[in-house]
This record gives sequence, structure tokens and C-alpha cells, in this order.
Amino acid sequence: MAAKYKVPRGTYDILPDVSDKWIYLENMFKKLALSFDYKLIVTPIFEKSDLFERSVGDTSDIVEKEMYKFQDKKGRMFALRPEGTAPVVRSYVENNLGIGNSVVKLMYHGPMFRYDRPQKGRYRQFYQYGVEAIGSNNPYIDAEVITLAYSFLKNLGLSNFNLEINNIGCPVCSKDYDKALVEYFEQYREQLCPDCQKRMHKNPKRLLDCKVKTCKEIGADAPVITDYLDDECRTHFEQVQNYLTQMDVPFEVNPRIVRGLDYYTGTAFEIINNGLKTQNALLGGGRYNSLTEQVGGKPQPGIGFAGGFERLLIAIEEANLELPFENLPDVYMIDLGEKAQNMMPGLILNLRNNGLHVSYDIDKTSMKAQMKAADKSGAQCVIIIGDEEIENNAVNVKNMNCRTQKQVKLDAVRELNNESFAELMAELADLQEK
RNA sequence: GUGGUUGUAGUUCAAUGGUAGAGCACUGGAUUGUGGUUCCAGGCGUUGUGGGUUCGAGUCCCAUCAGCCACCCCA
Repeated sequence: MAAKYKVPRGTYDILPDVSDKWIYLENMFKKLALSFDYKLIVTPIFEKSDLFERSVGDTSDIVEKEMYKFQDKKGRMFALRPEGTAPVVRSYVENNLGIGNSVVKLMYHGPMFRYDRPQKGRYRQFYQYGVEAIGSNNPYIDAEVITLAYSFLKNLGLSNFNLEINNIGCPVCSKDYDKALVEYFEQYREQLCPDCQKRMHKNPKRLLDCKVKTCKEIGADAPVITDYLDDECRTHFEQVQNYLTQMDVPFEVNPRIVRGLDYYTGTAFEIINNGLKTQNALLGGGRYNSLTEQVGGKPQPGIGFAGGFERLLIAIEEANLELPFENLPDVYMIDLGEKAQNMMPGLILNLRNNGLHVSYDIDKTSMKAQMKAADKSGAQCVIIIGDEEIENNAVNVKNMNCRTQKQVKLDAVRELNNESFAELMAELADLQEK
């Protein structure tokens, strides 16, 4: 049947059959980030649009054509956030989070919005997780942020990915490099694609990233950033690498990494899913040492990364990873007859208040249907109550794995909590062995 | 935003322009209160939507919407 309403293009519903994976991934990320001493920050999903125009850069594709912009009733221009860093930095500046702290370490996760043609692994509303460390230019912080990103993927059980790092230079040496690039590419101007010709003077580093064959070939012999870094940037980069080595994080230096957003300076890195040809960036990040100023605050160095949940799930599926997350019922309740049904609500609430996960379908009546449903639910055991049991003032508890069954006094069942429930299950398992 | 491709039952897919089907899933049953196997039974779905051609359209044409692929970009 054709539904009357459908999700908007490029969006999707996270349905119950996968939502447990989301809960798991979110929790894993939060737990790991907390252990690295990052605290959660939650910002609105929309901001003044010029926040992004100024920070992300008005020549970037994100701002040029992918922003969801709208006017509110008073004519102010807002945009659904296309990325997470600018809002976090805005909040850092606005709330003076830096006062009394040399580094402020923040994590976030939530929906981002970009108007782009949808594709697998690319959506108009997508979900990112990320961290930002603001206030320190110490290369150790760079390494720590990168290690956090790396550890997250590793801890999930992923391995088919590569960490690539680069240093795109500070505003000073980056300019020298840009000059060299323009000089170099200028020789081949006629052979470059129109986009590259246009970008050459605005953002020459982007030419290195072009996928057009001839541009690629020309770019292969272009000057390399590493040769243009000034002493400060070079030692910074070296130290980041030293720290990463110390922390056992494998990486490759890739001088061609150019991040797409304008605010990046110095350290830049990406983690690439090797199993994919396109949409293969699992996560990316880097330094943004002049972003606080652009947003109207005092100069403060910062670094962070962001990754996409959708691409994470693709990678997990590819690797055939079973997430250890399980949320199966402890007990499935079966009632037979009206008397039994009448005593269910109280008993079930009792068990739930004691912390047990209880499943029950009041509309199913036959024993068979209820047993089938219990089986399908994956519940550890069923509790059966019928006229016989009521007469004995007891219930039948059946362990679904061992198929062993035992009568338990009603009073004892009411008292069941996670601990005594586990004991009861073990007892039933023992019965099977005899 | 550009080019290509696809759109049939909950799902995966069939159906030389002539009555729309199958596997899986789902529901019920195989003697009275015990699941995962097996067997039997159960589907009239505006064939994505709207037009057009035709005696007749799931099938051909146009438009539109959506997915996928490549480009672009990135998460």
C-alpha cells in the first residue's frame, strides 16, 4: 500500500529493530569520551546562519549550497546546523567556558543537516558524534583527540580502517604554501577543470583534492605542504606523531588531506573505511586555531573531530560485527483463564518495580500462542499462571533454554529481583543436568 | 546541483501488451494447559503517484515523487 505520508527525501526513521544499536553506539561513545575527560554539551539544532557562513567559510560547499536556511517570523536568518563545531565554539565563547580552565573538553552527538542529493551513507539529516578540546595548542591534545577517535572504532571491534594525518600549516606558512600552489597550478591553468580554475585563488589547497583525472595528474607533482611548514608547525606535527606512536596508534602521513571547512589550521586527520570506495570517510577532524576569533571571542586554539553514525553502522555491518547489546526480556508472563488474568497487572508491576524486564501480551489467550510469543521474544523464562497454580498459591516457572520447570510460591515470585531471579534460573539449569 | 538506473504483498523477487504469483515472514490448526522441527490452511495488492497511447497497460510514452549508482561533496 502506498502510504499517504513519507519521510522527507534524504531522511529516515530509526526503527525499533535497529534503535538498540543506536543506544549502544551512543553509550559506548559517551562512556569512552567521559573516560578521556570530555563532558557532554548539547546545543540547539539551529543557529544564526552567519555563524556558519563566517566559520565554515562562504566558499565551502556546505555554505554555498547545502544549508537549510530559513527566516523566522521576525525576519532573522537561521540555519539548521550543518556541522557541530561552530555551535560548540559559539557556546564556548558565549558562556566564557574557558575561564578558569586551560583546556575545555566537550563532546556532543546529534542530528546535522545538509541539503545534498542523497546516497547510501549520505543523508540530509544525519547523526554525528564528536569532541572538541578548546584552549590548548599542545600537540599532546591533538594526539589525545585522535586517539579517542581511533579507540572508539577499535573498541567497537572495527579494524578495516586507516588513520591518515597531515598538517596543513598555520595561517602564516599556509599562505606561503598557497602561493607556491597557485604558482605551480597557474602553469597548467588551461588543463584544469572549471571548478579548479575557479577555486585556484580562493582555496588552492582544494585543488589537491580534485578527482578529475587531469587535475589529479597535475596535482601529483604539486608542491607538498610538508616542505613549506615553518619550524613551529613542523615540530608540532612531529610531536603529534611522537605522541601517537607512544600511545600505539597506527597512522599514515598523507600530505594530501585537505579538510573541506575553512576553519581548519595545522593538524588535520581522517579515518577512512577501506571497504568502501565512496562515502568512505568514517570520521574527520583537525585544529581550528582561529575559530574562536572568527566567532567573536578571544583567540583560543582548538581541535576536534566528528564522525557519522550511519557510516559507523555500515562499517559494523560490513565487518559482520554482532554488537554485544542485548535487551531481551527476563520473563514472559503467561495467563490461562480469567482469574489468572486478573492477578497479572499487580504481579507484573511488582516484578518491573523490582528491576526485571517483563513481557506480557494480554490479547493472546491460548497456551500455545503465548508460548510461541515467549519463544520469539527471547525471554529467559516464562511464568505460567492458571487455575491449578492459583489453587496452590504458586506459579510455574519454566527456563526456556533448559526447558526445565518448577513450581514457586507466589509470595517468593513477588519478591524476585535481578539477583534472586538469576539464582532461580541457575537452579532450573541444574535440574536439567540431573 | 549534473548524468544514469530502479520502483509489484510486511520483505526478497516472478509475471512474450491479454484473469497479478512464489519463497521468507505473519496468523490459525494438527484432541482438552507447554515454544524453537515438520505438515495443513489463510493474500481482491488503487503494480510509488498523476496523466497519455491502446479494444485492453505491472508491461509502451510523458510528468512527478522516492531509492540506488557515478560525479560533486563530505559524515
